[in-house]
Amino acid sequence: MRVLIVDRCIQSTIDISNYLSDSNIELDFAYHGISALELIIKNEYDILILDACITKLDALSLSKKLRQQLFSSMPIIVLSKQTELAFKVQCFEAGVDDVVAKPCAPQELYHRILAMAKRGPLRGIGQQKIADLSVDYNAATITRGTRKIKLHQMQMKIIKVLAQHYPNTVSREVLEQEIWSGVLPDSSPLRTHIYRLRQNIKNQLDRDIISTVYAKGYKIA
DNA sequence: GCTCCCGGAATTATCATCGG
DNA sequence: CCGATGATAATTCCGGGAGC
Repeated sequence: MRVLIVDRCIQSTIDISNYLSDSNIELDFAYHGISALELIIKNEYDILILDACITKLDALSLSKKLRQQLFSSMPIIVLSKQTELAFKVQCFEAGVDDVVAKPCAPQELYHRILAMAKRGPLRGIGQQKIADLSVDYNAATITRGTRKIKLHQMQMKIIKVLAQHYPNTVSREVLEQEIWSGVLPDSSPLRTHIYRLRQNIKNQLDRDIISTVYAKGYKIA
């Protein structure tokens, strides 16, 4: 198991490293948010541990970036001296899985890492799990069970926007804005692309994953 | 020249609303 | 409640452009 610890306090990282030296956990360290992000993109980690006070890219921004832009499902634990509810809520809204009060005993951290690791297999960057579907943005594929569908560029854009808003409904206007980046085509080819996407998915998965919410938009069912 | 992908447009189907 | 009507969505076909 590979864990990335991001903390600007070198002594903290030394303490954790010493405690975990006998475990089968491979540790990497970063001392600010930007270098953490670079490591995450370059390597694959099973768990990310973030100190709330990291610099350059703060813990909440880094978490949001991982969830919303890189579609990473990697478990994130935040260590923080702030333990009030409002801060915790902010963390969870940013995509953090667990908030641990500092100072935190290395033993407690070790067991939290083990607990997180039990949740499931590693999921890399560019992949998102939605219901029983797995969306791979790098390979432009959707996988359900053993069935994998290759999507066209436009179909992938539609899925991406719907996935970003899952489980909410996305209006046609938002879809068009995000797909064509504000430069909308003269007519509305969105209908055509939605239809083709549905046909593509139906043919491969034997079911439709896009549902229409009349006069509201579309969502992933 | 052929194929694939995309946008445009027409037609058909479905849904929501309103009045009797 | 039910039918008429308008709004919205689904389906289908066609043509253009890019890539091979």
